[in-house]
Amino acid sequence: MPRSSAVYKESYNRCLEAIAEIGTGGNLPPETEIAETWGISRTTVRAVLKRLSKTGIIDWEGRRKAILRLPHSEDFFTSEETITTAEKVETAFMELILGGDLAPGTILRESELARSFGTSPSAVREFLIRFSRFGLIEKEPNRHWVLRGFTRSFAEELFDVRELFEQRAFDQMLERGPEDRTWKALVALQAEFERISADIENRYMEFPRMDEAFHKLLFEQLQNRFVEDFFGVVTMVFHYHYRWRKSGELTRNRLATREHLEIIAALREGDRQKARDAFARHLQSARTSLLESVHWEEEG
Amino acid sequence: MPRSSAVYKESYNRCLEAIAEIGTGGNLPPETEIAETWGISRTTVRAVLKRLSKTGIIDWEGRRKAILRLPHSEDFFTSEETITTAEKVETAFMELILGGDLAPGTILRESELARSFGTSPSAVREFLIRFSRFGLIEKEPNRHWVLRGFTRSFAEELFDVRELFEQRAFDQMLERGPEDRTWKALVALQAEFERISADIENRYMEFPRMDEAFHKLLFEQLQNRFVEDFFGVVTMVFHYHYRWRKSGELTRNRLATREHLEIIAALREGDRQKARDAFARHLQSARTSLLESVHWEEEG
DNA sequence: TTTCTGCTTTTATTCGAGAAAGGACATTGA
DNA sequence: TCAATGTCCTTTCTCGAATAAAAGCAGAAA
Repeated sequence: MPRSSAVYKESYNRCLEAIAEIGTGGNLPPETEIAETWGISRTTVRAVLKRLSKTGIIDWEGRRKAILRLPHSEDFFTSEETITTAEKVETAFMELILGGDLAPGTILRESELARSFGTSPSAVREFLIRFSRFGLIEKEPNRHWVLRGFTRSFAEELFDVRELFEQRAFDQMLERGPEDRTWKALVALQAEFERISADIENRYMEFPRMDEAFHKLLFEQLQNRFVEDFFGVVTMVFHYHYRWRKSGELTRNRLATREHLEIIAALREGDRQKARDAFARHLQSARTSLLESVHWEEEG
Repeated sequence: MPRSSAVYKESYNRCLEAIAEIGTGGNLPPETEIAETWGISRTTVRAVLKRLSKTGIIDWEGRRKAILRLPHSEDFFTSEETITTAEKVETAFMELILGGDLAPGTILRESELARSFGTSPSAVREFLIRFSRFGLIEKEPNRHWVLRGFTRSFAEELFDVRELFEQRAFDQMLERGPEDRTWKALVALQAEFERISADIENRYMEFPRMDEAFHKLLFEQLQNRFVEDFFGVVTMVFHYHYRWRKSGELTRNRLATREHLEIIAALREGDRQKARDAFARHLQSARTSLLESVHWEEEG
């Protein structure tokens, strides 16, 4: 089997949506424009148009791409069909290590994973090389991979670096004062946090997204590719954290939302010491929360 | 072509050396022991023994592995034969981007690189995925890789993070006092630095190795896998730095050697403030030195 | 019994092939 | 005249195959 034609199928779906917007009797824009809009090649656009023509949704000849009928739900490719092999491997692997309750030291075999994911060994191999960046797995050359695991030391090391970066970013922002881009951006998040806070019982699930936005701003403050890279690791881990620790979620998110609002309030008042303290408190409670979710104590 | 049998050839060479040590009339240890000593499998050991037997170097039957003659230089595999494809790709790629004087934004094609390296596209692909960790290249999905390049901003961002980590490590060490493992280890490097310093005109080439050892100790102080990972990036860059900036090398290394000795002297005296100042000065001059070696100003 | 060996099975590394997606260029038509 | 199309070639993504290397198991030797 060759590559999955996910780009083609995804583009086809998007095109169907565009057609629904334009409506019957309308005309699709030039190939070049479609390609540019979605960041794909004209080759793929033409493949999509060909199929649209064959299924009788458009009448395509030369520059004429007249819409004959609106698409119905059966015309669309399913979401399973529009994912690439690489995405499939990633999803399957994350499911495995996040839900699998695997002990640190567990041996991961490329061939075994490939069989269970229903992909080729090479696809798994490439994914593992990419994923090794996160420090959760290690390769024994000419042998297998070993899961280092989401252990206490992993969480602590992660948080130590995170704190170092964020603290530095926060201080830099405070030094630059209220005209700083990040300062303003953080303050601008107030409304969203308040909306969540006001109806926390129903909207606590919206917090993780906001938390990520808040901290992303800080990581970007330093304008450093290594810092931003590291934010990718943090994001991955917190995604896991939020996803697998459902008990007490409301309480935790309520606390964290309040902490964010306190930081923002201090910034609005222009009280730097207060802001610094509030931020330090927030990092501390985030650390505690993360460490509580660790279920493996020691490295394998 | 399958895998390169580099392990086999490398092991064969090592076995020849061991045979020369033992001498004619001696006997090689059990397969298990040989395998364990070099961290390879018994399968490979047996392949090596088979060849040793066929070339008449040993008489092998069951447990008897009697040495018949000493190996001569023609018996050894050449160093070209004992490297894996992965190593070959790595070397070739580093040569290209370090010596190639490529502008930031240069497009790197897997197939093109594969042709010029004489390996398969997959080998190149895997290497690039691994190498992308260093922040010097980026992938445009379904397209090519783009060289971000060794630019001023790359060097500055690298050094900012390095400084953050090393400064923290140094402070932690100072807090813990003269009994700290790193403190003692740094002081222990004095003799080596003095030996270089005493004959700097002839031994300045030995400095990079010592510099790396010095800073490695600091990076390890924090006992953090993310920090240690980052040290890998720093090492790679400084390897480049030392390798391609030959002019003024003596002057730079003389200065840096002196700086290291100043830090160590302050530690021996137990004067923390002096040590902190000396260390800050050293980082500053290292930064200047690195930035001077950047030949590309802007990102592409 | 405990090593160590001989043989067999499984896994990792590397390559090459085939289809999808990208890109270049000549040609068409408003 | 120039944007848009038709055509063709190149590159990437994914798989499968072949051999090196690892790993397991039964039996022989000490």
